[in-house]
Amino acid sequence: MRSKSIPEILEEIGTLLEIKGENPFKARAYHNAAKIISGMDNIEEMIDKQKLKEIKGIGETIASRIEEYLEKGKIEYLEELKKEVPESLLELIAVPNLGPKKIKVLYDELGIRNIGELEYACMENRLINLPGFGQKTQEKILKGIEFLKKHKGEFLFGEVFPEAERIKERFLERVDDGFVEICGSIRRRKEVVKDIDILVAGDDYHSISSFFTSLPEVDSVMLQGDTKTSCRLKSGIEADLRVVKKEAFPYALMYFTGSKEHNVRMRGLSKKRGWKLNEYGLFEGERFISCRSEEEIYRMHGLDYIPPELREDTGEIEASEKGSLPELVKLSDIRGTFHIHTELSDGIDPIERLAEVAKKMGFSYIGISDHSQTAYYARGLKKDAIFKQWEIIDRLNRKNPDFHIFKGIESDIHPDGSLDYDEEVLKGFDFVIASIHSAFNLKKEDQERRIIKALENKYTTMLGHPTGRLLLSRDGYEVDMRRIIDSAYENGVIIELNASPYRLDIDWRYLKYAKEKGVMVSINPDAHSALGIEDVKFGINIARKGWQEKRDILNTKEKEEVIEILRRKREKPS
DNA sequence: GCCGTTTTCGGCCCGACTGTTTTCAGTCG
Repeated sequence: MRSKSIPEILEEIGTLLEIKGENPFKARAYHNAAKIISGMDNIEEMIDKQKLKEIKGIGETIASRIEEYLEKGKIEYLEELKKEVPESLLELIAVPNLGPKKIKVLYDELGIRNIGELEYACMENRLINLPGFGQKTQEKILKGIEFLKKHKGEFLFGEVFPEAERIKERFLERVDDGFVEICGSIRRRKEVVKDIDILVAGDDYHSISSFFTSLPEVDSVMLQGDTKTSCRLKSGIEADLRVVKKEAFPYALMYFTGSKEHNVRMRGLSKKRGWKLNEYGLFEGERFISCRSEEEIYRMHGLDYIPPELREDTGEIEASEKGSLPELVKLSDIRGTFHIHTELSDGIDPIERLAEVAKKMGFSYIGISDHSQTAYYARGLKKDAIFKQWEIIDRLNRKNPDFHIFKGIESDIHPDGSLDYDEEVLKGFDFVIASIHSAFNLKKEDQERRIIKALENKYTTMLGHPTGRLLLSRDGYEVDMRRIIDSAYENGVIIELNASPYRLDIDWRYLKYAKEKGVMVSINPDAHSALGIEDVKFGINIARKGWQEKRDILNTKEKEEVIEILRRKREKPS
């Protein structure tokens, strides 16, 4: 039985090779293969060695390693490697400022094998006399360990974004509009980010840099060079400022937005044309090729403009070359939303208020879905409460014909895959969101069977938070999400993109597959208050990362069409 | 270890910053 995924195992080999001091390109080949495979959704189908080898970046050797792993659950080469380089050293890579070379020295000279031993050695001052080390390095490493322990280096997008925007606003007080931008993973709208990258164009680097370090959000200055300044903010996240000349801004914007993989591809395209692309410009020999925007840079390379959300090297460059990039869904496309809890279960606002706020946001419908009876921790609704809620909704709908409230429920999926009410109740809803809130740790096959059975239930309209993950705190269920998506397609079930910044679930990495399959997606805030409805905007980010277009999303459709779609689903003979 | 419109060997993205050095290695993005 395999315990780790193929990309994980390849990463492991790559990092161990780095620490061992092997040919760095060999190590990179493993890292690269890991990256390629983790971006593929059909690797299980490719296990035939011939097919594996057809994947660019996977050759004879790595293909046979993967085969061996799938067959025997282990790889002899990795086992041998672990004899030379202890597996536990892998965790040291996570310490900031500590890379493979220093890890090797620490292991060879001091026998340090894990973070605990490293911390202890720092406190005993044992690092300062090692070659290439010193007082400052030791302090940095110790600080890095502390930080790692506190944050594990990752932050929710939803927590970081407002602060990043605030800092951008502050810069706009003294820099021209269009010459300050938040870059990096925030601009790419990743669900979890590691730092805030700020790019500013201007001539007076030193005054811009000291403006940055004196911002009230800044806690301490970590490094200050001639073009780059790094600070730790009071919120705990690191913020990096880069200052470039105005003519370099578009190139720097592209460069610092990343992703790294996307940049590598772009540079490759440049190189093919005999150019060089970096953060300072596009060059033919010494000659600077002037572009005034990212659009122009892409155009110079024969590409359509690639929105930042797509820059993950998951096919966007190829699509751009062919002119087949998706027209990504926008917040303004949204007409309404589902999955909203009321005061009857664990929400805080009454239906009237939720409807009022949604209407103010420009929506023309909402779907109410409180927890079902089994969810006692969330005051799940008993039959009588449901009937009472329906009366309220009917009354509001009669009173306000312009705005429609759909009657729904977020039904627990029992461990056996059944839903929470009998048919009599289920058929009275306009929509049913089926979600897992218990028994997270079933065996993979059982969990899959459970979810698929729920999808086969003719009353199930949507699958709620499909992976079940909580960002930075809980992994998703052990399931093959492709099989779940397949089943959703077969049963005409809509997949929820839960827009809560703590979930952002389904993961955008599966959305492209859902799109290919033709599974409709609904961007739902899982709101527990009127304010929570605004979380839809986080879902839009993720939908865009998952290549979703307006037509792929249920709640971009007008009220009448949604009524029709839900009616058809309910009346579909099973 | 992988790849090939420079194609079976030789290169693999590249620049900034820091700390430990006395000209550069390691790390990061």
